[in-house]
Amino acid sequence: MTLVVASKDNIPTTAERILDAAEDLFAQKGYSATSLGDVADRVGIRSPSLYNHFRNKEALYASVLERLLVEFSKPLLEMQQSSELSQERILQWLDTIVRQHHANPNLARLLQHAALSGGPHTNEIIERLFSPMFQSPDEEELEGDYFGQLSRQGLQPWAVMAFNNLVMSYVTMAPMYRDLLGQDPFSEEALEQQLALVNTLLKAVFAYRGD
Amino acid sequence: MTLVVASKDNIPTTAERILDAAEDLFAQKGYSATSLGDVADRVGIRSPSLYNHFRNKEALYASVLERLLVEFSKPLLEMQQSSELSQERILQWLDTIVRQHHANPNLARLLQHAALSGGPHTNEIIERLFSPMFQSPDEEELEGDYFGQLSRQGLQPWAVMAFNNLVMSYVTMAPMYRDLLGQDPFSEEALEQQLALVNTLLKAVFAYRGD
DNA sequence: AGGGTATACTAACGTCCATTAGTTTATGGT
DNA sequence: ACCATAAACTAATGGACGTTAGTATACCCT
Repeated sequence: MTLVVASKDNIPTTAERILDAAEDLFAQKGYSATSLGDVADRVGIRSPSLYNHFRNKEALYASVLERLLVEFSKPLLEMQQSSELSQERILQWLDTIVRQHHANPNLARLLQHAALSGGPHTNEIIERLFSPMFQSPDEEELEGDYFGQLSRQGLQPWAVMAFNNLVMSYVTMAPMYRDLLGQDPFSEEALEQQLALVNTLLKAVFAYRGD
Repeated sequence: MTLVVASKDNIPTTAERILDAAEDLFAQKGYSATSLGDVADRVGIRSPSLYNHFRNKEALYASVLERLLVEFSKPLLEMQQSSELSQERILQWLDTIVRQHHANPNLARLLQHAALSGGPHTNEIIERLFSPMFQSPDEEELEGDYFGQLSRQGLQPWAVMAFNNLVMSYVTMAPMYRDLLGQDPFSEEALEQQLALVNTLLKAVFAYRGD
């Protein structure tokens, strides 16, 4: 796996510009529908020049993935080690991932492509993104009553998945939102409404008792 | 658009077998990553023979889409005309689409591909699947208090989208469920749990008042 | 100044793909 | 029996794609 170090001045290296272009294209069209010619065109070079920076198409894809996984894992890991699990923490976690995916929709899109079509790195993405969520920081049990009625039904992991999917499908389904709500899904107002929605939803689940 | 009539005896025509194969492949890999050779292989014929049944690749795709949209619109339209809008009706609607997408995950997968990558028929899918949900049957207003606190925040359409995404992302993210929950997402038990989850979630939203 | 490294380029390859043309084969109606 | 139609096949074409080889140019270190 090629490791691309971030250039500390604000002028990006060619490798970074390739990663940027490839990330957008892989996220939009998926692995096989993205051609190296497309990537090269965006960067402004010829496709064989890509091989000066990445061994081949698959290595480029792996690098794109690696950069995204690092970017997305960082704040969640920090949050996980900072304090005890609680309903406030879960609300905060939800707020964080909504903002993260809003700021960069590409990881959600890439993961969605991988989940739909398979591909060699699918399991790795799933493991690195989601298994941290299914174990508490210091080996404690996570079978508390955090999700109210849902926990009592044994649906706590299902609820975690559901809220994740809610957040990710917002960005993977963005064109639908644009069409049906008549609003840019990546505007600031839309972010606020999405935050209000998931927040209210989660609080409703916390508050709900009995059938 | 080629119209393929269902053969009433239980032996499917070649055109139907092509549609079946193409539906699976388009749903899994998306439009451009699916090759006519793949489709033909599944049917057990050579790819040029496909042209005896469909004008070209795009027409085949359009036919696949048409069949799915008809199949999925039918029960929802019936339900929409049968009775007044109410919270029970919404619960029933949710139950229906969960079962529908569980029985045939391909529409959700195709729509997800379309939403991610664009493509000529994306808007049509969105319109035909979702705009019926944003208007009541007989020109009534849909601004009632069906979603409790969420309606009061002006998030009613957002809530409709959210529950839809919840259902569809369950099937588009099925491999994730398999990995993290260690369970076949298309088994009967999984269906029951998914039904229980969305049901509880919706009831929680109905019941939730105030912040 | 000179030589090495990094990085761009053009040319070319083999493969796969959608599509067309032309041919064969079986079936069903007159 | 005959012929038309449907539906399969093989062969071929033109384009796109990933990848390799070989070459040119600019920068850095001594």
